[in-house]
Amino acid sequence: MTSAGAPATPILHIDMDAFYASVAVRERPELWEVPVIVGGGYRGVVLSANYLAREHGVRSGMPATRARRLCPQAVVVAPDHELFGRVSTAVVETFRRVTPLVEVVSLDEAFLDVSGSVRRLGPPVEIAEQVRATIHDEQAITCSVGVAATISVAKLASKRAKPDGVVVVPPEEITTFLHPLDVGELYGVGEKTRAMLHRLGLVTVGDVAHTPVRTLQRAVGDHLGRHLHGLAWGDDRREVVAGSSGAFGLGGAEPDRSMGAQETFGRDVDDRTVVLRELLRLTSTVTGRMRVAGVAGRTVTLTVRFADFTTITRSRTMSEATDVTQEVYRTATALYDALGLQRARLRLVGVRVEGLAPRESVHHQHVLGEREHGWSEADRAVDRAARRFGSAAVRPASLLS
DNA sequence: TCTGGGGTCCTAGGACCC
DNA sequence: TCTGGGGTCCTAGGACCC
Repeated sequence: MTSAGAPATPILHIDMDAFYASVAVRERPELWEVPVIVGGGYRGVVLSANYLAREHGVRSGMPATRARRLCPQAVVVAPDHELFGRVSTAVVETFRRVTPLVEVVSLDEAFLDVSGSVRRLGPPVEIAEQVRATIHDEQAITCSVGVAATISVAKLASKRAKPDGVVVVPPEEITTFLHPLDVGELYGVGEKTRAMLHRLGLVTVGDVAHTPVRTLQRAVGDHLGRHLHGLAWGDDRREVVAGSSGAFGLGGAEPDRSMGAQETFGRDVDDRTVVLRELLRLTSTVTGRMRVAGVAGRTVTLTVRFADFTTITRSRTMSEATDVTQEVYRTATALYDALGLQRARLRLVGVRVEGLAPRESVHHQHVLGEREHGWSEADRAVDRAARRFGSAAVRPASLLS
């Protein structure tokens, strides 16, 4: 690489190693050489497991019951999201000292475009090692870094680098790197799509690369077919966008399109009163967050998961966007009652508001606005009290037990 | 004691409009 | 009077990611 030109591999994907578990162990040094599982409470799943637990087959996302069967000697730690958030913020600050072009994917993962940093800090691989050393010194946790010309290859490279390493994929080695991988490694290929592709005899990324786009599209849909064929050849033009990206990584630093909350009951519920109380609690959580963000939304979606895990959604779009708890709750209740459930056992309910837009951009009809004015004022009074005394201090009467 | 919670995007059908 | 084509919105479900 010349000092004047842009680096051939300017993108870093930095991924904390077993982030929650590493932070938990850091806080409790006696767990250093013990299998550790974070999360996994009642009816829960594993949020993170350290490498000693992974040796027994424990994986994040796995039902807690299964994890405990696989590794009964593991210590299970409750997650401390506030702590994880603080560590994450500190780590991201370290990234931003390298470059302003930091795209935060989640608490434990980010992309950095270091094109503009090589003159000051050296080639990308050296920047990667500097960042790793800094995080290790300051936070006492390790991370892995993938270095490549594109986002998708950098991400795959960081996975290969785990734990506690760096992998660089130069441009001329991209297909050599990609083609032996299982198709399931590609971004956007989950369990279902992987099984579908395997049934067609497409096992490796190379197989996908050498399949006509039309064939892929018939198998997995127009969009995904085209997307996968591109990725299989390392074709990924997405740039690092400063800010936080959504889970799918396409939005980049854009405001939320929806906000929601859901809850799995401790025990399955068939009592309408209990369900409605939970819907009110979830709704006030969501609308409270909406008001903090200064957004309102038009579509309310109710999610219901039955005891057998089948899940349905029902949605209704209102003529006016709202952030008013009572309006969203009324809509959610109507959707629930329209299901006509008779003693069906529910495992989970959820409420989501979609079609969010900045509140000030939302047109208000005066007649409707006046009718709802009282509720809106009530919400704002609740918000003020919650800020002053904590959210537990103010809640609807029906949530008082 | 099987399977969390926060999201995004895609697909597909029907309604509706031009 | 046998019937097009495109665009947008709404709804429901599904897949995926962290």
